Amino acid sequence: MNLRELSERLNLSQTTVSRALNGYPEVSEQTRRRVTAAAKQYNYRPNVRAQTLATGRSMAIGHIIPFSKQNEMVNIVFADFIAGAGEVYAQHGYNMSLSLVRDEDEFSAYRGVAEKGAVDGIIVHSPARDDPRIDFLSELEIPFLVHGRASEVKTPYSWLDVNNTRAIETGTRHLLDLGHRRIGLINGEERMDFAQRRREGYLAAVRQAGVAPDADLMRSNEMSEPYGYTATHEMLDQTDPATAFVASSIVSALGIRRALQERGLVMGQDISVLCFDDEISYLPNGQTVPVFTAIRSSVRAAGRRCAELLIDQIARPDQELRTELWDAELVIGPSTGPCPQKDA
Amino acid sequence: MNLRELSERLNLSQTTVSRALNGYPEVSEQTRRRVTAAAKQYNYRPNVRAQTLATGRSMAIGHIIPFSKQNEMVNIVFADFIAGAGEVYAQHGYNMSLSLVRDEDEFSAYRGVAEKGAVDGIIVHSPARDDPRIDFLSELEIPFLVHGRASEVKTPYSWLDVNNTRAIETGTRHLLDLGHRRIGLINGEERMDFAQRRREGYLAAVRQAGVAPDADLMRSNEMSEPYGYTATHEMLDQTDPATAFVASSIVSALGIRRALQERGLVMGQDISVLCFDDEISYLPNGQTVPVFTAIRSSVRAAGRRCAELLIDQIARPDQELRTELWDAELVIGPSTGPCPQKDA
DNA sequence: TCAGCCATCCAAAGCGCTTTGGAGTGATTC
DNA sequence: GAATCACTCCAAAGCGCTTTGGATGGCTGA
Repeated sequence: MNLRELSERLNLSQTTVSRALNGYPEVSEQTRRRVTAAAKQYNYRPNVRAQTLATGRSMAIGHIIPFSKQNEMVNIVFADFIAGAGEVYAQHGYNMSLSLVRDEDEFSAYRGVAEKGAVDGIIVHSPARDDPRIDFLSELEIPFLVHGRASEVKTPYSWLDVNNTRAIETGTRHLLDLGHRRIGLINGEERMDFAQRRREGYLAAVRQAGVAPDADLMRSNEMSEPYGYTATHEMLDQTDPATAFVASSIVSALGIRRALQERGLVMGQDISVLCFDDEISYLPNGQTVPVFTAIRSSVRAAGRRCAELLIDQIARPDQELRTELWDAELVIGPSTGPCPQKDA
Repeated sequence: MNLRELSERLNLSQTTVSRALNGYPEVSEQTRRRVTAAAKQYNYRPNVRAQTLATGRSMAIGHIIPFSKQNEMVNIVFADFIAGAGEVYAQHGYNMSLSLVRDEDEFSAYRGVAEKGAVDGIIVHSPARDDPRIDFLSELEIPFLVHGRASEVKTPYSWLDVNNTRAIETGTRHLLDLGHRRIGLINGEERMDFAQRRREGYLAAVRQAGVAPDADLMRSNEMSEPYGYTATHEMLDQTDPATAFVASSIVSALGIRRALQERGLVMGQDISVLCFDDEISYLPNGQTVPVFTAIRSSVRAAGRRCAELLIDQIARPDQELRTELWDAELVIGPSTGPCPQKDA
């Protein structure tokens, strides 16, 4: 059943039927009722493809995810972001279009998806410090919003980010205040902007406390559980071992915990652990009481907000670009405590 | 730049240009080269919306995810499935269209998405035992494939599933062989088919060993970390406590580990833990050596295969329905060991 | 030389919807 | 009684592509 058939059965024009169904005022209440009733009866659904062609809007938001063997972007954190964004899309009648593309194809994918109307807007994930995608999308003149920032990109663009520098600075200072001087940083991949910023926050806090940064105490990698595990062992095997850790993700913090357990060390007593907590739904940081001392900011909420901002940008393209900087919150849990005295 | 403009510049008809670009034989090599060169020069991209309307194919696969407060489907395991499926979609030029819909809207969402051509096929996630979506989609006559099965649905349909019953039966038997008699089951939500089957596998093994099932040793819930944690404490606080656990997910197994650690119990000595391992990329079960004894089957590989099967089904709709049953593999790790003697 | 035949190319008809620019009808106003 | 107006409705023109059913012209073979 398509519009033509429906209008024929109703002895009305396609115009009127279309208007009746789309809530235009140029149609009497009576006919509107007749039309909606018939649409329901014959189970009429407008063809989405035709609709998008006619309106010029596709009612879809694109997420383009690069994938390769080394670098996995469809991860736990991403899933929660997607869930948040998806909720908002649903409320506004949008769909989410995910395309995984090989690294080398990413640009042509943006072209393909963006330039000719498969989507109305794009969300850019995990920007690098000097991410070329941003300039590229700007030139395509499609609405887009970056989750995170790219510090070295000069073109203005819309973004939503957590104040990563301040977050990790606060967390690190908390450990310094507890007397720790050998603090291991188990960071994400530092080609990502957020990881760079976190590193800066760590360094700022450490330096401010008069501690010389030690390259042996800083790791950068994909934030998996085994990574946290291995890094912990390594940093505890050093001649001047770490007494505390700052982890960029709760996932690697789980690895830290495993390593400590293996060594018979008690978290919060022998070794302190602090992590960034994205409030992942399946891996909450405890229920009522936190398990890890953490700096937390919900990535799901970020997903929701990004979706809102982008949808607004699509609706009102003449407005200014949207930017939002969120502060993360420090939550004290039992995983951190005073630095044990060396000669005790 | 659209097709008309491009053809005008070339002094060719739209037909010829279209055919040249789409590789049809009715066009000379010379003009084809001219056309492709011009397309590149003017940066021409066909409008996807128009293309899909004209061809009737949307080159997209739909994933409809119900969401509600209680029941979270965009989870870690799902993310890995998506990643696998997405890879295959990319190879075949398909896109993935995710829609999160409120539980109560799910059917109308299927209608909306499926009936009028927004997608060429659908993947159904986490089917319940008697899942109404399957009959519903069958009537819509759109290609679809179920990841998992719905035991009580009689209509034939395509699916790919892991042999959950056998997997958990094998795992439970392994624990029984080690002398365990009080085995706690930390299962997923049993309205899901896979969880039901796993329960059956557990019960079969236990009964076969002459052990009476105990309702106090069986839990069913969303497979989060705190759930595993809480369930473990509860089952260890019973008068006749568990000596071993079977967990439906590595995520809840992490919660078990945390609870055991808190109690000063050593995994694999005092208490044995076995879990189902979906081989989630960020939460691998160890690196070279497994951490948990596990029954494992890659959900990412399942995603890839589901995508392949569905794409094939779309391409050759006259073929039989596709079904595939995978066996999971038992991997022995240090988390299981002989049941400690009661009176030792 | 001419019919027949490829090899190329084209005009035009969709695909199913939205939207522009009226047209018709009674009711209202002066 | 003519002019105006509000209210309904409609025909037809897109949106940008694919695809059907020719048209054209050069070339072959008898």
